[in-house]
Amino acid sequence: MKKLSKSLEDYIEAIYIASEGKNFCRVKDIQKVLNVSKPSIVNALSILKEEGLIVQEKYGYVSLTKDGERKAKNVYKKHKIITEFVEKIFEVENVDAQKIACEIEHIVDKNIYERMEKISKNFNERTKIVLYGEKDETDGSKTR
Amino acid sequence: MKKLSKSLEDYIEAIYIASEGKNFCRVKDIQKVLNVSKPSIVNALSILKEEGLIVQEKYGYVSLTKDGERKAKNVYKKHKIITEFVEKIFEVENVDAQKIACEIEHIVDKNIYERMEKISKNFNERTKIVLYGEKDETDGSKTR
DNA sequence: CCAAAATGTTAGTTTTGACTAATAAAGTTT
DNA sequence: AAACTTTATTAGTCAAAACTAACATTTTGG
Repeated sequence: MKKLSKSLEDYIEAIYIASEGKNFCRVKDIQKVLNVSKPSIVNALSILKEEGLIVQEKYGYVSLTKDGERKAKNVYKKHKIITEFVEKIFEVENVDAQKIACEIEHIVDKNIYERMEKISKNFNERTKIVLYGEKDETDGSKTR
Repeated sequence: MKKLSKSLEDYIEAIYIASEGKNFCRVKDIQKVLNVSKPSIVNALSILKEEGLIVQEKYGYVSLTKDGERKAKNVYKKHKIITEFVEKIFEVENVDAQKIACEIEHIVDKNIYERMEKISKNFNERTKIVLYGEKDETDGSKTR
């Protein structure tokens, strides 16, 4: 139940993504998702094994344990929520929002990303107008 | 003109804060702002000296050069903008917003924090209502 | 003015997370 | 099944950023 480091969170998230559809993946699949060398991955895997978050036989497939999957889903969910929030609120490309989400996902707590989720859900054209203070016919008030 | 690491950005920002009012500060003042050991600070200072961002004589005062002050102000400005944004948008205490800002300030680019600034400027009660999708009398539309 | 307190520096470690080069195992092809 | 290709691992390095303990300098108070 120990808290993972940022980098290990990235790895477990990558394993989850690389396993999409199946319930296992290979080191090289992880490599495609993250952009790091294989030895770096092997090293991270050894820690995740110790923590009981993945299983892997030597030269074999990597798969998440129950615990590992729970953590991975958690991180991944945050990632998606943050990406959507950043995309909508700041009007940036998905690729850029992804990059920002990758970093922020290790920082914000539950309260914050649940609020991001709510905001994203309610987001529409008018939100944008209100946010950036452009003229809004439905309202008489001014920001002064 | 080299890009500083996150940690060095924190140090230079701390120097700026610790020098408030004066144009110099001491190692122990920096220590009050950041929460790190003196040797860590000394080490960071040695790098900032190499980069020409501060000057300090042995056992003497630390002060920012023109370049250093420019960078420091930049980081500090980002910090303030992000803090305000987080406080308002997510309705969190200033202390918590500060913590988040400390981390995000090293991540987001100019485009993003300028947008944060705009949003903060325009922020009012109605923004909050629109953001979180509560009932808004002035509007007939629904988020579906 | 000199001893104690406050402040700053040096030296040496530690941890984390990355890398390259070399090696080993597994899989594929003919 | 031997040779070749792909994939994974090991071993050894490196850099950033922190720490503690020991030492050096400056400041201050009796």
